[in-house]
Amino acid sequence: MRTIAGLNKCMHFEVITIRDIARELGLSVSTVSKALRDSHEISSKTKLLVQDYAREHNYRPNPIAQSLKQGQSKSIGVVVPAINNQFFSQVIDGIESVAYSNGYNVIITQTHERYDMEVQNVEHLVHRSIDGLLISLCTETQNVEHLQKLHRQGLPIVFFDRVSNDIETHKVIADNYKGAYDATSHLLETGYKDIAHITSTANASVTTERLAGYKQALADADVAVQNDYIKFCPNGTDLTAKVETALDELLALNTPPQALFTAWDTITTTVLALLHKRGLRVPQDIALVGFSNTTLADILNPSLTAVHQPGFEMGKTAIEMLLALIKAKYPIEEFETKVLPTQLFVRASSVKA
Amino acid sequence: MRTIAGLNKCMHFEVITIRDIARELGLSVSTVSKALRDSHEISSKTKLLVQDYAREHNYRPNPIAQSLKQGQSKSIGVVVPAINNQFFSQVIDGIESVAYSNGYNVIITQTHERYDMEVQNVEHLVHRSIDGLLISLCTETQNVEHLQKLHRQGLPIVFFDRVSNDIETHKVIADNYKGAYDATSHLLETGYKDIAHITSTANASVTTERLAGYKQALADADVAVQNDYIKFCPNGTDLTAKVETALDELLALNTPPQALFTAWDTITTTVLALLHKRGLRVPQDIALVGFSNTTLADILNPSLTAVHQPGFEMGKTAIEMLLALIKAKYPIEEFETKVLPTQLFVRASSVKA
DNA sequence: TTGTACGCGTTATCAG
DNA sequence: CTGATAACGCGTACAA
Repeated sequence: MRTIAGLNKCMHFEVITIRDIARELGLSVSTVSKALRDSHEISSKTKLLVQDYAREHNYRPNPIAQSLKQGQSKSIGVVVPAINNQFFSQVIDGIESVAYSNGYNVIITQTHERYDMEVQNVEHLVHRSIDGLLISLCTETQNVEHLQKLHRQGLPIVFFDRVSNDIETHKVIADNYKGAYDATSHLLETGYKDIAHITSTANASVTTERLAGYKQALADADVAVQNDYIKFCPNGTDLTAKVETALDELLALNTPPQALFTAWDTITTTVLALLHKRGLRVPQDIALVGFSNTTLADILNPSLTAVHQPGFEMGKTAIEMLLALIKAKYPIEEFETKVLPTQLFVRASSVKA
Repeated sequence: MRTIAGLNKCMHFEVITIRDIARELGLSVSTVSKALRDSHEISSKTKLLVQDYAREHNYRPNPIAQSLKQGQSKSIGVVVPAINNQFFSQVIDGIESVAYSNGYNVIITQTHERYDMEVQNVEHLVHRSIDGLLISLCTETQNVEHLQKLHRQGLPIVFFDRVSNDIETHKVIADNYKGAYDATSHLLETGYKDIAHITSTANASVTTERLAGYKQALADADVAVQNDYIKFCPNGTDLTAKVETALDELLALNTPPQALFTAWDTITTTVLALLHKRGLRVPQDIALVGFSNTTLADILNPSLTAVHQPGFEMGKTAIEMLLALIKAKYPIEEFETKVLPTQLFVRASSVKA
């Protein structure tokens, strides 16, 4: 009889250990342990006896003791920029779905797009002895030393969405290049040529790939890339202000863009809100296609043609890869980067007026 | 030298235990342990020796071993309806801020407004031996037996926002009554009399309190309460459809409301989106005041007068209460329900056209 | 001031 | 088939 963590020591409570069962049934601890684990070297009647007793008194093996013994915590750490972001929420849902069914615990932390928070969170998680790490880098992150050290030490790490090229491990990303290519092509096909590109920080894998897709689509349509049509608005607390400035600058150009391609979820939402605030209608006044997983933005502007990232799928894939790494006894030599397809939801109303 | 959880067993890695230090320094384990804990019964030079060595080799006490020894996991469970909800995100931020600085870990789980998920999550968390539980009930929850059992057993529980009257423990809520009263009064003072009330499930503490505030405000202004102005749209996956129906019904009334008071964050957002979709302008076509912590809704419709709940504060308060419960050795007799003030953000444009 | 011995709850090994 | 023993890493009476 023990007092489990979190249960007031002073209260009598039937939290029983394997020892209690042994004593009560006149068996040895190891016999009980084996019986509970359904070992072949235990007679079926003893098993039944033990298992029945355990069920009666709803015995629960102490996970902490198990962890100590087995050298693993059965919990994995997740680091995301922000949980109040539909995309990351979806990823987390995906992670949870697989984790729980595999007996794993998920510890979620947020960086709020701050590098120092990222370092601190990773530190904290590792200190808490997680079995593996799932991480999407924050926009501020320039180098990944804090992760390289751990990776060299053998901590299983899987990157998702915002990945690093400086660490060789499993990664899951969306097909950013194609997503951006499709979005831009759609605008071009609809008849727009002056298409601005609003994106986040320049030094993110996601940005690079989407920018490339945008440029290639223009090139394939023989439209010249105009550098003053490309605006970088790094995610963060002051995103709205940055986007506002970007819009001002774009609209003040000699040939202001007739269409916008917003390359990040948060930016799409912000742009949508700001256009609405300024009384600019989409697509009558200005066309808009953007990456977005935000249902609200969707409901809000049924004319938004959106590039949708497979959040749930990404979460599932990421943790599946991680669990594979964890189960692998020897260091993996070959790492994989899975690319999941994006989906372009075209709305009729995004056709040129 | 041990291989820590999550680090590949096969890789040599300098994760050292208290034992390694002892061996290396020619001391006993307990001396090292005491030295690290800065015990007074250890000479300062030995302490320094040990502590230096520990720092050099960046020794980390194994939290799992500590947990097992001390009978507490230093982690607390959080159950929320959904993390992709600005309000709950803010609460979580508040929780994290206090938890981390107190050496506690936070395990977040979501119910997605489903009762069975709530039961399962709580089960899972307790099984993971958390030291305490922070929970906001989901809309489906009618009875709280799953929590009562644990509470009787002495598990420290603190409710926030969506609380239960059937369990005596610490609780933190917003001043729902006053928030609703203020919102309704604002509309009345602005000149509206026909004010509809769209809210979530009837059997939630939050709903009851806000409904009471709404009714009292009407009563104080000598306006009769009209039951067909009150619509219940329980949160869930099909919320949008329910709200759509509610709006249809309201607008089809003989005297359709000129103003709406939406009593839940999600409902405010949904209504806003649906009005926008229907081309109804706020407040020119219909006035709207609602509970909302959603920045997007805010940016999106600068004319939205919103009742803001103190999410961050609520999270902080909740976990502070929980930590107090955890630290208390003996069962608490007196429980407290903290009520945090809401704030009404009035926008000039919400004045009657 | 330092070291020894034990216990937390579980599992694995080996002996009976 | 069952049971004793050791071990996971740490902390703490108690003994030296």
